[in-house]
Amino acid sequence: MLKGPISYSLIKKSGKARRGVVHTQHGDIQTPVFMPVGTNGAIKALSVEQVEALDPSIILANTYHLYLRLGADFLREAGGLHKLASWDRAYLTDSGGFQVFSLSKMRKFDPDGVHFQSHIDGSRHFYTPELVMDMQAAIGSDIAMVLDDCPALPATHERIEASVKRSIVWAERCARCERPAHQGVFGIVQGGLELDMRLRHLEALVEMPFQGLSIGGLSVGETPEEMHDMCQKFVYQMPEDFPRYLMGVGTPWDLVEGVAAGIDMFDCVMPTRNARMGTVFVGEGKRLNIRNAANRKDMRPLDENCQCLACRRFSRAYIRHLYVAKEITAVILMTIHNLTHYLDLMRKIRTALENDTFEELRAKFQPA
RNA sequence: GGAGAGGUAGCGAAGUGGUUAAACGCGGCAGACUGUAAAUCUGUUACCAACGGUUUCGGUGGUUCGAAUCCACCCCUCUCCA
Repeated sequence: MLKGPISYSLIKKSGKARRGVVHTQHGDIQTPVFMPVGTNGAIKALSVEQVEALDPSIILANTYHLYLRLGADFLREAGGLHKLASWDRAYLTDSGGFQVFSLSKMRKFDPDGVHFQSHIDGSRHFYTPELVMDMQAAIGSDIAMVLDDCPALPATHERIEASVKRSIVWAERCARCERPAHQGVFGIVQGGLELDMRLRHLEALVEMPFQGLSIGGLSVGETPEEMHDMCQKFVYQMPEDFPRYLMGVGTPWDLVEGVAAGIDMFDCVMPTRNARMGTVFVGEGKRLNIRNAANRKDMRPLDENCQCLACRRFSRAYIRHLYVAKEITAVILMTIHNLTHYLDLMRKIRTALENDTFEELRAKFQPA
């Protein structure tokens, strides 16, 4: 591990939970943090002004999607994604390792990388660690992710072991690649639900010059309890001086449990996707399907305690009407609400960590 | 008044003797969604004390072992001609 363009300051520990700051050239990130997902270089349904109003310190973009649609050459010509998308805060780019997993019907591993077919036009591509790092250099993200092999769970020990071995080799190659001066790289720990595999993977990664580490290969088929348990047993063993990122997670409950285990960073499509599918988050880890007939004449806001644009001005009845009528405005309002809900939750978590009230907050999220 | 077409579940629309409680679409009701192939997908939608039963395809009567489907009469709708 190596201090670099991305650094971490620990402010306070509370049990395994950590309150800290990740420093980037596009601003500081107060942690624990939730990072909204903007796969194609935009948070789905929102304009950049609307995203800025939500005030996230960092958002995601996806190397795989930008590679297929724009390519490294154009992104370099355009001056990087910050400029192209007019976003002046931090970006984290996922490497596309997860797409190799989620598009698994079209993939084939090779000692050197992975072959797969584009989900857009079926064209064939060969992903190598070097190509992925070059793409992320062209994007100019603040945090780049290594290429990893993410198996779906449940998986056999052999599959998990293969993924760990392959991911170690690929991580080494990613670490050797040149990258922009402002960019840091995070390694990714695989190992499924096998603690010894995770520790073995971690042992290899801490020898490499990364600025942070992430837990990959979770929320891919196991139960939430299994995931929380893995985090409890594993995360505290990660280096203290670097940010810890739990990839692709999760529900509000998952976030609280992740923080309790010592996670600093999260990302998930859940608030944005669920908004588009008609589900909003309310209260402590509850969901509300706006389509339900019960909302037909409900003049209350989505969440009485929320101060987002949707909750300040509109009723469930109105938003339900817009959603059922397939008005894009409903999706916009619900996306704003859900992201506000997630960002507020993280703010509450950070405050609770500062005030030593985190366990009380956490208790509200235990499943009934 | 004459000629033609048609009346099928909330709506639209298949089906022209048995495997049809009735395709399909919409609408309705509910569910799923975790490093975004997703403003998507799944289930359900006659009635009931419901793994069984009861009544359905404009109405009434008939043919048949058996009808939404064939026959007769009646009611209603639409188009064209007077």
